[in-house]
Amino acid sequence: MNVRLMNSNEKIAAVFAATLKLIHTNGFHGTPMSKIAQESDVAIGTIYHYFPSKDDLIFALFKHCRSLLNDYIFDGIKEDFDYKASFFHVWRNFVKFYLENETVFSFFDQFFSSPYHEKNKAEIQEPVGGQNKVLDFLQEGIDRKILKQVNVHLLVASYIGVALSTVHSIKFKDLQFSEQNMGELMEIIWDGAVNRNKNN
Amino acid sequence: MNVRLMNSNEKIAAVFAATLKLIHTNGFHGTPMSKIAQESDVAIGTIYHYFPSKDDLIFALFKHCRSLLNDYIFDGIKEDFDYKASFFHVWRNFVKFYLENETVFSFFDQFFSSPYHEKNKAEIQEPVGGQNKVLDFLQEGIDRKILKQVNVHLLVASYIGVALSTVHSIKFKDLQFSEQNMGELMEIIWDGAVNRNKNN
DNA sequence: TGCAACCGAATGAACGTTCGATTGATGAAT
DNA sequence: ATTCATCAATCGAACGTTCATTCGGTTGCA
Repeated sequence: MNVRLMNSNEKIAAVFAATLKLIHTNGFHGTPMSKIAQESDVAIGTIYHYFPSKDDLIFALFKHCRSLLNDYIFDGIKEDFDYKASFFHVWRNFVKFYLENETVFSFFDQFFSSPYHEKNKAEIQEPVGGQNKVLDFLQEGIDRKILKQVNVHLLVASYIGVALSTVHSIKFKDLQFSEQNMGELMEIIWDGAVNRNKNN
Repeated sequence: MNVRLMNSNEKIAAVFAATLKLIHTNGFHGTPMSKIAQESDVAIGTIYHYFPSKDDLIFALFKHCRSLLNDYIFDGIKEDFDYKASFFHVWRNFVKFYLENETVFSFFDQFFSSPYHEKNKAEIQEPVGGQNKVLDFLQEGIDRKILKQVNVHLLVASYIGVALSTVHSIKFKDLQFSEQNMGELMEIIWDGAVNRNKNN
């Protein structure tokens, strides 16, 4: 009937976009396949052609968003950055990514807090989006004696934890994304993470 | 028919307990009223006698858990604690509470990441369970020049954010709840929060 | 006797998924 | 160059299930 307006990739992209949008506004709950089909202009049957089940769709969407995040946060690091500059750069990108992609933030937030996530844990491998590269990066800081000589997971928890709660605070209007606030937050994290027995 | 085995309070408590347990294992999704009735041994009709809708039940449960948390984290502060000792004590209690009440942690996690939370934001007032008292406590540290002279919300984000991601890491086996780890985490947070222009 | 507490089968809406039919691109056969 | 066969891509009405909620009736205290 219709001239084909989208190719397969565009259809999948439309489904992803619609799912993110709906989950952001209505939650995991209020996002039935029927509404995804409606919002994306892709027939239900077609969605099931690409994704065997709703769970498969959610899972594929998760992987898609994770690679978006991974690509984003380590982008733009200059060769001449010292460790501290990179430390700031990555953290800032992390916050920026979530602020620029609110729907992805909502999705991750709900995905990781649902028992869903635990069931597919084996397949996910990376605990939280982008954390493995972050983990390696922080481990490097430990090895170079720049950061505190502790279990790297303690530093990951601080680094990521503050970023996530910062995004939450901004989202819920307790905080503004301003240069001053970000600068002060970076100081808080850096002062906490840095090895105080060394000069830096 | 049955001799009454529970009074009203016990029934409500049983419903709360069942709901927490089910949400913890099956998520918001897989927790229908029918299963709550089954698990709690309270008839569906009776649940609806006390809570007009499922949303009302969830909301009441949230308020209940929030006051549990509030009562817990500031408990046991001795008069002779200095600010730093209290800072550690409250943070530690925060983590301990969530570790001892895994179902509550799961519930809060899902509650706050669902758009549910946003819809009832006005009624909730306190942004995250127990944060207002935490906020006041951190503000006190700022006023006394012990903590960095910044917007208190930056410190709240750090304090709470690290605690939450720590619990997550422990829950997902990346981290152990050991004295050493908690001590090192406290050092990270304290070094980050403290006013470096003063002695402490 | 009155009324709140209690019960669970019944209801209707909403959901995930299926399936038989249709379309359009590709390439082999004529 | 045209026909035809094939098959992946597409579609959405229909199906069976599950859910939140209702309601008419029962129980037991005051």
